[in-house]
Amino acid sequence: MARPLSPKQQEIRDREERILDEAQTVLLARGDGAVTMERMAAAVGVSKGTVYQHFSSKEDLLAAVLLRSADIRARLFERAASFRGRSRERMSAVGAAAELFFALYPQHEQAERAIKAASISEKIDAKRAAGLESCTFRCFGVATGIVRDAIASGELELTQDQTVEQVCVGLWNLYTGAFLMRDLENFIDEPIVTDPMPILMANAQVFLDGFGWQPLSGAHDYGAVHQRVLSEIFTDEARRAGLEVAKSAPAASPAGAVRRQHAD
Amino acid sequence: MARPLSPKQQEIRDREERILDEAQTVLLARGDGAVTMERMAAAVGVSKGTVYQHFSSKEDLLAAVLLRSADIRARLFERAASFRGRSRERMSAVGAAAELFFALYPQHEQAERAIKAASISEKIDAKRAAGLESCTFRCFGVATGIVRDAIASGELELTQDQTVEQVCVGLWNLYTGAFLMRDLENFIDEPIVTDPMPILMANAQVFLDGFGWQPLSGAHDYGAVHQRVLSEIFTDEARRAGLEVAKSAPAASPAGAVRRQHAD
DNA sequence: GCATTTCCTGACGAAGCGTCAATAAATCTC
DNA sequence: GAGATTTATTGACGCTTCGTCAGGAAATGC
Repeated sequence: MARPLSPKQQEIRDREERILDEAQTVLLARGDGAVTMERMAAAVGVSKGTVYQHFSSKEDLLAAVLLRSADIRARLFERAASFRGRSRERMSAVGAAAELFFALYPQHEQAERAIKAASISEKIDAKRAAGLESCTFRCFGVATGIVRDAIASGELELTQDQTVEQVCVGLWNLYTGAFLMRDLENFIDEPIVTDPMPILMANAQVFLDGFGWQPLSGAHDYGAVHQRVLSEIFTDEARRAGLEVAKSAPAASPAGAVRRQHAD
Repeated sequence: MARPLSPKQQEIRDREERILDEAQTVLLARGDGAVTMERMAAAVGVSKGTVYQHFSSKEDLLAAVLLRSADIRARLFERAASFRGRSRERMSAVGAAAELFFALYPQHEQAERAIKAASISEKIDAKRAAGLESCTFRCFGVATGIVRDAIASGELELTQDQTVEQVCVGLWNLYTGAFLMRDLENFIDEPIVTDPMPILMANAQVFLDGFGWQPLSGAHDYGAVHQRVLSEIFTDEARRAGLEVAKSAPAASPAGAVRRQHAD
């Protein structure tokens, strides 16, 4: 594994990362139209031809940006699932992971849209395409696993015409729909919702209530679970995302306390 | 209203429609990369410059395609809301409208993605942009109206921290997420779901159950409502969409039409 | 230190967007 | 209905970007 990796090879690797960083930044700041191969080349101090040695096309470059964040998302989901608790708490932990991802990688959806809009998937390296697919499967795998655990433990009972996948697809749709909504807001003057995330979190709980997944949200403080997940599992990410990680002290503290003390 | 409209003006109008038709077709068949101004011009037998008299940019053209279907969607929603019945049945009627739109205008999401990916909204005619916004508001207006009716009639009680908008945003997210999922399926070999629509319909009911919107889906046959809406309100559209419209004979229900006969 | 392989460059062709001066057509005016 | 005026149409042009490739530079192997 620890192959020597000559200086040159190292340089090439680093450069690829730098190209991806730059693409990600530009993508977010100025849209995918501003991500040109020339610009990327200039940004890392090489010529255009060299960029094409890393990525076979612009779509491929964007796919690589996407893959990086898709992998991170899958990891976040996997870590979330390791939360110790009841099945529905674990699913809520995945929701928290989704929230973090939503906050930390705002360019993800943008990249996805850019690729899917333009592309003919032939322009994307097969390995990368497969990697992307696999990331989605990992996310779904985490979710279906939790649902199955829930059924096994008796905390969730599906009716005859409901499936494990249905639960996951519903959550996924809610989530991607909210992701989409945030982006579209940039285009309208009077957004319908200014902050889709808290609504998404609430709606996900409503949805799970609809399946009768125990304990129902009326009987359990999933907000507190969410806070615990952020502070216990995603300490670092939550800080980076600027999300409030309330000290274990649960309710109380209206208004003022929501602002972080600048102590830490 | 019935302005004379000279032959020339009529011709120009017709041409605009024909350009939109062509753009829609090409968009769906070969992606937005294949929608070029030259091609559109050639398709209707004029030169490129003339196309630019109709649409100020390629994005503007795509926005026009989008606006056409967005308006149709808003109309479908509005018609759906006129369904006579209980509040939740009316919301289900809107769901049926969404299903129809989903089936009849598959290019809608594609166009939306293409525009939002590329654009700097400055490239779109202000009137068109406003029109698009208004279509979304009309759809939301229909939905929030029904939710308010539900609350007024006591069939829906929201908790203190739930809002009318939250319900609508949730349904909208589910819906757009499913729309998105269908498109992404084209890019992966082993789609997670092959037919997102029935799942969406089921999940929307689960979601509404989560709010406790009466009557709950376990106590009422919303599948039958759906069928009635299709046959009574959307006869024509349902036929065009190739959806099964069960004959009005309600109880008969051959095969899969109504599953939960025994339950209620 | 030379041979071989691997990497890098930037000019180039192709394609698309959007413009505009020149031209053609439609409409208006008497 | 002929000339004047307005409106519509054209297609070549400038510009940008993609992706390629022959030739030169640098790294690696021996």
